[in-house]
Amino acid sequence: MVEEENKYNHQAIEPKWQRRWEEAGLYQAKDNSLRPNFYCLIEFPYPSSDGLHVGHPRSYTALDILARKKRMEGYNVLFPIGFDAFGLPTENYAIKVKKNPAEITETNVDRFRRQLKSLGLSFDWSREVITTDPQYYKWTQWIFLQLYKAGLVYQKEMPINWCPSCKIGLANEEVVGGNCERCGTPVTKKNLKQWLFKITKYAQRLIDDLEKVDYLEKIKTQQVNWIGRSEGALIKFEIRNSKFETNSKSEIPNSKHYVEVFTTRPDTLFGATYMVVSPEHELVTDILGQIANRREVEDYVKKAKAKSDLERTDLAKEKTGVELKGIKVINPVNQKEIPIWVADYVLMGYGTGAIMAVPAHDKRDFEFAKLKNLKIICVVDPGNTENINPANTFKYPFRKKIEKPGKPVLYTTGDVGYKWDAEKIYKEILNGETCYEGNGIAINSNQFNELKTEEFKAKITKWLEKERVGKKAVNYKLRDWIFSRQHYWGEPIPLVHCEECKKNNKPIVWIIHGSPSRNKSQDQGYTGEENQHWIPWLKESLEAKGVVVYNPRMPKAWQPDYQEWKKAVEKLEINENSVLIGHSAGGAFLPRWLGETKKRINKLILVVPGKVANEDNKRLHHFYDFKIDQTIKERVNEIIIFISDNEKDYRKKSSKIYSKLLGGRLITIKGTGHFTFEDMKTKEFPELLDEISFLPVGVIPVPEKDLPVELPKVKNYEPTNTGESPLAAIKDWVDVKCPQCGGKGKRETDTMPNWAGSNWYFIRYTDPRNDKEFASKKNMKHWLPVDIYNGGMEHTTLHLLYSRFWYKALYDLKLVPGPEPYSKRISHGMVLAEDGKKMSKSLGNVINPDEVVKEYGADTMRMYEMFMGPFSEAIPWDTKGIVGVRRFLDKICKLKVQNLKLKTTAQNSKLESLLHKTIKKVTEDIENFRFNTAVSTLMELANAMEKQKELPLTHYKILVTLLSPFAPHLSEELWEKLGHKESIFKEEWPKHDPDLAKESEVEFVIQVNGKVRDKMQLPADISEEEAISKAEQSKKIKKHLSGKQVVKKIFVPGKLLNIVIR
RNA sequence: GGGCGAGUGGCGGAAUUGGUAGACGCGUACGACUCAAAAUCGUAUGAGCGUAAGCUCAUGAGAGUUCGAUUCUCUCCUUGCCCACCA
Repeated sequence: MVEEENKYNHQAIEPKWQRRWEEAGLYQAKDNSLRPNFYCLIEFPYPSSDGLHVGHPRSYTALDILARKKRMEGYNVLFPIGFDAFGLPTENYAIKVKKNPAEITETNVDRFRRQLKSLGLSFDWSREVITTDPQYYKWTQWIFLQLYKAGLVYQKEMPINWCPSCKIGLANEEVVGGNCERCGTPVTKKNLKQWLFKITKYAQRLIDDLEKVDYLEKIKTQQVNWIGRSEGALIKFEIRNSKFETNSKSEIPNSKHYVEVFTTRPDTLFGATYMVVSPEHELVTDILGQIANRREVEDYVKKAKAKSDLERTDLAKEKTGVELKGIKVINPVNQKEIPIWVADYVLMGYGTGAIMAVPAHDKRDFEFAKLKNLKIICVVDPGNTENINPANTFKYPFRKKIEKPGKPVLYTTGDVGYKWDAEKIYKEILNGETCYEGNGIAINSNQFNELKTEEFKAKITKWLEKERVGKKAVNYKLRDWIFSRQHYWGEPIPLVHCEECKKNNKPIVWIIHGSPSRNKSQDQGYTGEENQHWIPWLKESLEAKGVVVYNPRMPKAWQPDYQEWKKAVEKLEINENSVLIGHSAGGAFLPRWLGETKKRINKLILVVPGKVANEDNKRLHHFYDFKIDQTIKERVNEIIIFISDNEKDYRKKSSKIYSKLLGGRLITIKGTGHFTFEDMKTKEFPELLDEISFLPVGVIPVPEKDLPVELPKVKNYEPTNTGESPLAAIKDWVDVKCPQCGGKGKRETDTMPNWAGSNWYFIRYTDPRNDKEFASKKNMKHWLPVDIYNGGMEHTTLHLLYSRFWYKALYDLKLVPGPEPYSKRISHGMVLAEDGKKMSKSLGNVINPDEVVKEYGADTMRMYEMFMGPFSEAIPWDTKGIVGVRRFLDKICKLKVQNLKLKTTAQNSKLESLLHKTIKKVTEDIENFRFNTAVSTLMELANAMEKQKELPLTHYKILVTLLSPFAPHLSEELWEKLGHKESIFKEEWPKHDPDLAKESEVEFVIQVNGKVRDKMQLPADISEEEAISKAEQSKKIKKHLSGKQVVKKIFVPGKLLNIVIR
């Protein structure tokens, strides 16, 4: 039995404490506590049928250690857990074994729960959420509807991966090397209507707000790069039909007589020798009748469209393309005619889908120009040969690198044996024989010659704007988020399609402006001449999109009268999808009118709203006593108020009042006064246009009271052979009464991606059982934002970005307390298999955590996973290495049995000092996620204690306390054995004494010319003079100094002395 | 091809406002205990030369800055992750 005492008997101890902790509710967070809060979050797991992976406990233990320490430091800690259970693997498994995914999920979650509990993690299980629970996804659907009503969701035809043999749509991960994962058939594309989220609208804020949060730098850069902001210019190239020698608009259908390109290098405009449009570009179809080689082009486009993205990428080496013969475009800067090509190396998804090709200064254009024998004009002189970096140049067709040890790196071209020679390359660049992508000095650019690249960019952008052929523009790589999934096992999208409502739901915009016309006789709905106001521009832009626009002339513009104005709008068409814009007095009129008439509309946009006329007071300037019916908030999906920053104060004030009373979003435009009577220079108002959007026509949200829209229980989960979701086949479920008109409606059958549930689960944790709201304002305010969030790097660009996006959108709707969900984000490294590869069933290298726990115990497993290496890096598993930490835990037990003769006090300054240094180091290491060194520090302390003949009880207790977050079961057991009635986790975290933690003596190093020649024990605070004199006494040093001249001495206090000799 | 990381003994790793390279652990060797083994404990353990004191070389490669570089700069190599003809 004594033997037993010596060792950590984990099989007896661990389950016992897990039970006791649960019974005591030791880890439950309090929603109303006077202690400071700490919200500590891990990414909730996907309960796969493989069970827990050894990678899970690594990050969970890490945050568990932090959570336990924080509790001991007096924090009220929220450390929740749940399951992200929707998704493809479960669905596919369900199909395979012919079971309901819900059943499978339940089994898997049970297993995960048991496995997680066996690790002794201090989760607050009372707050567990599962995304597949209808009581949870009710709120996922509810949030979707809020964002839908805010105009952030739209529908678009998008290609999906399609297996022509299985006749099903495939997720990206089901496409392996361009082939279907199941049957190996090459995957093609199929166009389907998909729901998309307008994440691009938030692109800038998603970049800017990274300043507000503490994420690992690499996470920030990855997000910034993913969003991919680039500054440049949009430039219009006029189309000319060379056959007819004309540029008249009528030659081109759709009145489109120019092609717009985006470029980050407007300074190379003079070098644009041809243009390329992507095969999907609308120009290609618009202009087909005009071109000479119609059949060839049609053929090419057809082929290019059939290619999957992967193919288009794989074929990158051989560029292809076809010229659009018979038409040309005009380079706006020099009126030169240039040819226009269609080629699939240009993608529709980025920029405008068309580029100006500058072969002298872009590798891809250069390659293409060489292939098709197109003109190359150099417009950037590198300046001098030193600027020529091989990385910035491109020799056609190949560039090989030759490296010999001790020699500079050589570059060769083809088989010629050409050597890297800056002079020669310089000449080639100027002759257009080599492509140069760097910056430099402008040549061949007329009035812009001699300008440096950056200056050129600024100047030409201004010139383009002045000439109305282009403008400064910002472009993002980020694309809108495709939200639809054609699968069963996801949250149903809570929408109903209704044919009847479609008819009554067309997009209508009212523009109501009350200000008087300068010319009183003019019959127009805005002030001033046509070319002096943004309203005509807005009207034209909207009408071009097929929107019905009403811009009535309001009677008595000088003295607006509510009753007369009411009459003026009486007959205008309006519906629930309408956007109403009120400017100035019109902005005051609309809220009152909407209040009285009780109309439902989509959006209300007020542009510097004035004060409304009431019956007693008819002078516009005195209308302070306006009335606003606040109930309109409930009947309008979104309310926006525009104001400019140099508006007069009283207007600013009134705008703010509107914003506050109506709950509207206030947008301030900087710069010129867009809207004032005096300064009507604004002829275009794109910020306003951006805010005008319509709900999809004929698509009705499911009313909140009818949520959740539950997944029907059916026998067959197989995808349909039309590409639709399996739900489409369930007629009883699809057919539903239209919630708006009561007529025949059909449910949306697409489901949400599993990012949906995981986008907001951390909000639900704050109030997981609330059945009135997705979470109460009070609890959200209490806990959010999350103090620390840990997860894998693979989620940086998807989950993390999506959930920041939703949170911001919810913030704009005033539904969450701040603009950012997570204050701090860190990430863990993967646990690899023993062979250094990813663990996978097929490789047979998977480690089962259950077996590790059974053999070595949870505490050992926890300690090992912390000790194996730096937390943020990928580390291979090493079963042999586990015994080291196991021995360490046994040693801790043994210390109690053997050395604890336990004098309660003892004078041992060395141990004392080490103890306090350990407290300091372990505390700091936990805060900074350096768990591996925290563990080794504890080991060092234990090793030192082991050597003591008599170990003071107080010191031993501190060791056990420091150990407790890492090895909670063992520590709790020892704590009880040491006679404590209360849990160790109710103890206070030890604090170090800075004086004791300091070293009094150090091993002082004496160097000669930077090489260590002697070491001596000296006081830590030794002065330079003393150190020098000590050094001079050293025989070893004397030996090295003899016969040499001392040049100087470098003294680093408490560390070393370096004597430099010659 | 682009972006972001990482490269240190036989192995996992430690050490960075530039200051003793290899903490801690694994493994290995020898020893103690044992009839024996396991477990445990002790000693040693980067490489080379040397009986030794000691010296030299070593942090992916090469250069540079510095009294001093694993740490900073440049060029390159290898490797991991994410993305990919991003204009």
